[in-house]
Amino acid sequence: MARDPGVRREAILGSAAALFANKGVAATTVRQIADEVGILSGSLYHHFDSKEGMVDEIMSAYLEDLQTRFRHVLARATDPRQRVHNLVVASLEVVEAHPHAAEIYQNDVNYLLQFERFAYLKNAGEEVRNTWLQVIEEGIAQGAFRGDLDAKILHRLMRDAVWLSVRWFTPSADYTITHLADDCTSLFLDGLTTAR
Amino acid sequence: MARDPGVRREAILGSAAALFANKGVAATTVRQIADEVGILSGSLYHHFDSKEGMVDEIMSAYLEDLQTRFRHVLARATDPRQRVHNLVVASLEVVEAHPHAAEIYQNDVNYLLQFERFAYLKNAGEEVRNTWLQVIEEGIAQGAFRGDLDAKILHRLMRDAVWLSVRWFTPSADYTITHLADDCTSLFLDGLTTAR
DNA sequence: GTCTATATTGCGATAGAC
DNA sequence: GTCTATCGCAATATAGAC
Repeated sequence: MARDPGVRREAILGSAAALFANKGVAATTVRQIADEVGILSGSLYHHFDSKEGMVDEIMSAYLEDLQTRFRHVLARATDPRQRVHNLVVASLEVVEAHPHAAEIYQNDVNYLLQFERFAYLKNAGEEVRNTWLQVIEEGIAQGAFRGDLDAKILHRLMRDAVWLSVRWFTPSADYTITHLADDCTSLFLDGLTTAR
Repeated sequence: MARDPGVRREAILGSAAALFANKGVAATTVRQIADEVGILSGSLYHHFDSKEGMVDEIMSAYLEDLQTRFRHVLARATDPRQRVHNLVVASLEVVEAHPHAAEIYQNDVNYLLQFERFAYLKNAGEEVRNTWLQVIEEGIAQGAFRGDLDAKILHRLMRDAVWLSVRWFTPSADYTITHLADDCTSLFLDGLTTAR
């Protein structure tokens, strides 16, 4: 604890997160995690109470970051277009900061929600939803966004499109997450069509 | 076999698909499937060679239907806007016809791709991708779609948004999959903004 | 076609030496 | 903090009676 606060813990969590994301939580064994780290499976239980304990830490950190960023977006008042863009940017940034956790959430929410321990995943999902809804409905109310499309539908389409970028997007030097964010916002707000 | 060609098989596959979709393939046990059907787990092996055998049948039927529909869309030549719409409709229809399989694919592709048996999932994914790409690039080439957005990015955003509707959309009398398809197409092509 | 019964393997987790 | 060793259990799958 003195000079090595939790380096080993972090290493374990990193390996575990990668395995959980790639193979699924249920299909990943504690022995595989231990192998990756270079220790024996029993030794993991000095650091964590259980496999689910590892998942818990990974997901908690992810969701706290996510919620913080989403609250900041709501707190900053600007025009509707900019607010949608800020939500897109916040989503992409948190996914970039926690890529494994984001993928675990995408793949394994249903599975994890079977454990009472992970009930908080539901709350986080609802907060994300409410944030999107608020931004969209505000835009409609102000006349900036079309009123003929249901906000609940719109929120799902945009949210999922952005979220799932974790499965395919890897930033490069000439196409960064800023570029992707701009393109997402532009597609959602302006559409694909040229002439009108 | 005479008058009961495969009713029981179908019942088993139905229960299995629902469980796989809700809890994940790896986390679903053959005992749970057997319980659901009202037989003992050993009896399942009279109908299927293994748990993966069941997944295989579920996913094969889904992907064949999907590929057939996507090929039909490509075969029918119309304007780019209509073609994008047709892809959206085809996606939503196949998801409606195989809701469990669609969800299994979303949640468990990575897991399933670990088995050689499921290598065909990769091919199907690529065919879907290529179909979207062809339609989008055609639209750009014809000047109907904006050329400043990369087709590969666009395809992913639209495809994932439509695909993931399987997680939240349940058709009702006054909001059917036709309505959802219209709204998807309208959002993607016209955008959310009112004034320009 | 389903049952009983069980083989076999691999899992999560623990106890205690070092 | 990691190892050795292992417990207890649940998983997939099989064999053979009915």
